[in-house]
Amino acid sequence: MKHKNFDHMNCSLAQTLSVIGEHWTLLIIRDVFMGLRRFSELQQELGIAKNILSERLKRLVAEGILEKTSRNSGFSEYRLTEKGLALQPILLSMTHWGDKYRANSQGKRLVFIDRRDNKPIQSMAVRSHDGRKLSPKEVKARQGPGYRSNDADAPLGK
Amino acid sequence: MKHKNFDHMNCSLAQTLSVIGEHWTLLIIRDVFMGLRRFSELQQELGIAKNILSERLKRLVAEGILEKTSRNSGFSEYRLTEKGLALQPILLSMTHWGDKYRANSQGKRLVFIDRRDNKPIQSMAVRSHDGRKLSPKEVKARQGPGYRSNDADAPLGK
DNA sequence: TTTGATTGGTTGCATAATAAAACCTTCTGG
DNA sequence: CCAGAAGGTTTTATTATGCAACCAATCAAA
Repeated sequence: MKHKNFDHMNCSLAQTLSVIGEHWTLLIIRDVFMGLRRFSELQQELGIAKNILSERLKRLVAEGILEKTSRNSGFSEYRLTEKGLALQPILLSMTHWGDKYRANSQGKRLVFIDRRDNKPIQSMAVRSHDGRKLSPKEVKARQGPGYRSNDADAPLGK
Repeated sequence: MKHKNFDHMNCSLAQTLSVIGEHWTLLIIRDVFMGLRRFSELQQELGIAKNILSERLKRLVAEGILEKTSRNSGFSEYRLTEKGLALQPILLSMTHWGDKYRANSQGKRLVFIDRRDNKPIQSMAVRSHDGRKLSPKEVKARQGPGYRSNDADAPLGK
């Protein structure tokens, strides 16, 4: 009766969820995106139990999403790797959905802007090869070369 | 010692997670996107326990993400509402991340294509107001009007 | 340099969430 | 009318999470 995990599923979404799908994980990553770096900052900001935070950080470091740097004779810090930074579209898609369907009555809680010109970014959208925005039903899935393979001999096994 | 939820957090990401962040939920939604509609189809495809599937479906219907239609004298079906269809950018962002960082050695498991011309869609990207792709560090967050409000008198309370 | 507070955890115990199996009530095809 | 499938619910066992207590190493101030 082990708690099932999604590692064995040959599905990119399931693979992603098995890395960042645990309770608290995405909120931790969000806070690191927002500039928090230290254990105590994360713990206080989120109100998470310390043992759980400790577990999550270990996992994220092991997965290569965060790196832990015990800086020049100081406390340890956690920073996003390139792999972690690449989660940004996921965070922004989720934030935009929450903005729309679980809105704060006063307006947006955060606005994401381009550093270059300080203008808000576009909301995340699905786009065709030539840049048109696509509505959900205009998209369909086709099997790719990895569809039937369980990938038993891939680097990570299964 | 209740299991903490994220409902009280004034954060659009946390709000989204409190709806779709539970174990299994996004995989169920993915399967409905892929065309599965019935309880037994979902249960067999996912290998999920029936009681858990039952709970998740109830929650998703209550949240307005799925609708349950007991069709003309037949079995019940679950379909995505507009609110559920709007989750597509989240699913695709996560799928693209999994494709890249937890790849199948044989290639992509699924390719998403535009029905209109059968060409693959673009991978999900953050874009500036005028359509340039932005890298993670080119984006920053600014407080919006809902930033400080706990939204105590919003329709859903808290 | 001694003291006291803060940091970054770990450990042990109580409760909540999940998994598995058994069971139950429709519905449906023959 | 009967057998089986659909769509669940209930019961029980195991994980995961939450909380509090504890602890060693670091830092800040006196």
